[in-house]
Amino acid sequence: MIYSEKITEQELRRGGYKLTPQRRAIIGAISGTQEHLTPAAIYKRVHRKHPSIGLVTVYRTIDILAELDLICETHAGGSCRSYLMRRPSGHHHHLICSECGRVVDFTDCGLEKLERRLSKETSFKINGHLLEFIGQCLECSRKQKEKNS
Amino acid sequence: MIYSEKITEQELRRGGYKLTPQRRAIIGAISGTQEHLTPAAIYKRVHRKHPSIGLVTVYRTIDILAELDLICETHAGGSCRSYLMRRPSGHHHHLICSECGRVVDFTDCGLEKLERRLSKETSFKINGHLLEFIGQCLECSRKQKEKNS
DNA sequence: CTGACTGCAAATAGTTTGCATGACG
DNA sequence: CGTCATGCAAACTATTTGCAGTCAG
Repeated sequence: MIYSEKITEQELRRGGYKLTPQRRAIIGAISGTQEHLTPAAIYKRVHRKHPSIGLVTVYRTIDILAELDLICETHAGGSCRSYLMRRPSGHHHHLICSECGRVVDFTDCGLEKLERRLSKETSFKINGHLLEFIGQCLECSRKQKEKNS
Repeated sequence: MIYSEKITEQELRRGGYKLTPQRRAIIGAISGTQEHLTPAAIYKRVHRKHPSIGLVTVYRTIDILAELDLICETHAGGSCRSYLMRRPSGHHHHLICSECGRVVDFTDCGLEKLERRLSKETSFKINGHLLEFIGQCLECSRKQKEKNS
């Protein structure tokens, strides 16, 4: 079991939710990959090992995990309901491979200065930002090159 | 007629599409606000003045405008199918008011350095980024203060 | 004129809800 | 044991598609 999986289960209980085998399985499925997964993709993964778990439970569990901030969404990857296990670090952003969906985190976005400037210029009270980079990971850009040659 | 509206209509024709009254109306509706609009919201606006225009046409027109890059999506504002007229400037980002949906553009995000660093560190070939700031505009943050006092 | 465009209705996809049963704590 | 969670089916929302009539160029 990887770090974030254990933490996630603890947090779930701390949030007042029960730790059922279904929820374990769903957390496991999300933790078990570096990719971002849509509800349907999570269901598919969970379903392989536990055919009795329904899509509805996946949706409900996602809602809870999102509410507790234990998963985070990605937007750049096409679907707007794609989720990742939240990494133990706090503020962070994603670098997403458009081919395989793999996600790499990074924390230091250095946007504070820009944020202050924008706030001053526009009189907006800025609460946060959404930042994602999109590209191809080494493996996928290699594969692409082979295909084109 | 505002600048972007005229340009948009020209580009539509340049793209090989016909300029119908329905498309004009839809372009007008999106141009006529600083907010980002969902398909349903666009439909509602269009429908007030032109009750005969159907939701389907709104969807189809959005698809075309998006294909030609004449509108852009926002993500931070809740729905992932919210659109804005594309401003004449090229590369740009949005600062979105979470209360009223108003959008302000800015162009210089200064992310090139971060992009290069990430690319080096992760071996990703980076193609682009998604950046949005979320906050409250002056007007809305004033309103909020009044309510709380 | 003619192919592209529109509106309608129907199909499809994605997500949520109500309810009886089951199981965590 | 009580309550919260699950699975099913059905409801609902959002989006897409097929088709016959219409219109911009």
